Order: sequence, then structure tokens, then C-alpha cells
Amino acid sequence: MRMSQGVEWALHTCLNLSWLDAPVPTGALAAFYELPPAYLNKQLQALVRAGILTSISGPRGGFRLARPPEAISLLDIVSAIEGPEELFRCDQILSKGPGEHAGVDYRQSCAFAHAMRGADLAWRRELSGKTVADVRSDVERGHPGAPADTRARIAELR
Amino acid sequence: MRMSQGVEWALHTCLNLSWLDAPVPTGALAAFYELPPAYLNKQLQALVRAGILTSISGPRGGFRLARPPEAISLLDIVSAIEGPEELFRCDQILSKGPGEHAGVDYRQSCAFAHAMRGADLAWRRELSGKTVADVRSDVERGHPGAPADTRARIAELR
DNA sequence: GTCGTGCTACTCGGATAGCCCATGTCCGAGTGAGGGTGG
DNA sequence: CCACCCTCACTCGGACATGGGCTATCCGAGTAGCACGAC
Repeated sequence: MRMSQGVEWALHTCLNLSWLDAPVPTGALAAFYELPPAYLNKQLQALVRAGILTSISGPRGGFRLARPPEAISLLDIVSAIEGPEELFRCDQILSKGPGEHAGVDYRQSCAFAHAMRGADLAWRRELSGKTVADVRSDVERGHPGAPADTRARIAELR
Repeated sequence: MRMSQGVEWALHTCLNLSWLDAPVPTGALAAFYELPPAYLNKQLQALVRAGILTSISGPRGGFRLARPPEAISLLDIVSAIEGPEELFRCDQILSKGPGEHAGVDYRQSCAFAHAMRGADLAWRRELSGKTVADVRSDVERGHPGAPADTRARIAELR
């Protein structure tokens, strides 16, 4: 149950985009961390479908944040890459066991499914409580030169 | 990032075993929910390695809880099947970016890794706060006949 | 000088291979129980 | 009748196939900028 690699790429890329106004092409974003450009592009497409990024085609095109970073939670990014399903999927094996099981939805009544959903919600609550803007503030506090460094590096990679 | 199917099997199997004293062979536990016996056996081996179950070979052998159900948390079972790694694995792509990166452990300093770890801990805290005994109490409250039904079904599947 | 037009190069987007882990299965080693035999 | 031993069947445990999804890549559709030429 390892999370997809694309999540880490998406998180850092969104943070970098929050320091930039003009659209940035996939190539520059990938070179920033020495990532495979085509595969990063695939992840960014998912972010576009989720409404987190907007894409512009043609020369001087690229990707840009679709919303201010205060409106992008870590959960938004994780869900965009990993999908909306919860961590634990209840296959209702109870319906194969003894006892009444006519038309019972064990995703609701199974005590284990209930407990697992509670843990899942706690995880999501933490993730939705932290935004890209929050992380950006933390980073700028520890590394005040980060925004300028990022802008300079992107400019030279364009 | 879907959780392994074996987790659901392990949870329900541990609950069933909490109602039984004598060892129960894989075949009976699998038939209970119409699961593939050999593959369920594989999951149970993981629970033995984690110290949650004990196994007895030979005739009249099988699996039994190694500890009282009050001492078995849902986290114990999930970790036994899925492994101890956290959900988000930080590959430290920051080390490829600009800025100083000599001997820095970005799993500690990266703000995203920090936030993801916080969410992971919230998830684990929920799971470790619920034990098999808690779930058993919930089930017995809703279905008082469950223990007897389970014992009867296992007896006829032996 | 200005406007229109065509070209060019750049970027995204989806379609296409490769690889690793979860899934599923099988057979061998070990062992405890039961029956048979001898005292 | 009792104790010992042998055989047997049963169970776990790890080794062996298979498939789906994550990883990685490539090429085509669309588009904005630019240069050139006509007015």
C-alpha cells in the first residue's frame, strides 16, 4: 500500500507553481528535480482534470495554478493523483458468512468497515487542513531565498 | 493506493478466532467466508510472524490468537499484512533541486513530508485506538447470537 | 508604415510498451493422534 | 488390561505461476508567435 510516486512530484510542483505567474512547460518543471518529463506530464494532466491546474497549449504555454494556493489542500492533490477511493475497501465478505444477509449493505453495518472509515476520515481531515499556502509559508520561514531561487532556476530552464 | 484484500480477511478471521478456544485450521476459516484457502493461509502466516496468531501443526492443529483480543489493535493487523512503511514515501526529490543539499535528510526537513507524516500518524492513532475486543463488543451488542453462530458454523466446517 | 496571411515550432493530450507487486496455487516437511501389537 | 510403537493422515510453511496497475515513453492535434509580403 505505497502511495504513488506522482504524489510527491505533484506536491512540490504545485508549490513551485505558487511562486510563479507565467505558465511553465512540463520540461522546465521536470528538469527542476531531474524527473522524467513525459511521466510528470501525465501526473499534471490528472491535476488539470481535478481543476487544480490549468494548461495552456502552444509556445509560451505550460501549466499554472487554477486557484490561489490557499484554496488547494494537500488532500486535493492526493485525491487527484491517487483517486477518490478510501484506503480500505470493504468487499462485504460478511455476506458470505452465517446470519441474515438479504440486501444488507455491510459497508454501512460492518463494525470493521466503520472503524476503518473513521481512521480514513482522520487521515483526510489532516490532509484537508493543510494547504499549499501553509506549506509555502513554512518553507519561506525556513528558507527566505526559496521563492527567488525557484524563479531564477525556472527562468534558466525555460 | 488500495489496501490489500488480505486485511479484510485478517480482521474478520481474528474476530472469529476471538470466539474460539481450540485451534482452527485454514480450511475451516476459509470456508466460513468462501475464501481461497491457500491464499488465506498466506495471510495468516504473516499474522503469525507478527506475533498476533500462533500456529499448531498436525491433526487437530490450526491457528489461534496469540494474545487476548484486548491486546490486538486494528493497527497491529493492518501493519502485519501491509508492512510497517508509512503511506507516503518521501524520495527526497528536493535533493535534486537548487539550494544546499549536502547530507540533508529531507525526510525530516521537507515540509510536505512533515505534513504527510502528521496525517499518517492521525490514521495510525485511530487504528491503534480500536482493538479486536472493542469490535467484538460492538458486534455482540448488535447481534447477540453471533458468538454461538460462529462456533456452530466452525464446528460443522471442521 | 501597417495590416493580413501563412508558416513554424512549441506544448499539451492521449495512446502505447515494460516492470513490479499483489493475487492465486501447489507440493513438501513436520507432527500429533489413533490403532495395533506385545507384554 | 496396559504401555509402547508404528503408521497415517492432517496441517502449516514456503516455493512457484499469473494478472493488473504503476511506471515510463512516444507521437499526433492544436495553437500562439513570428516573419514575410502586399497594400
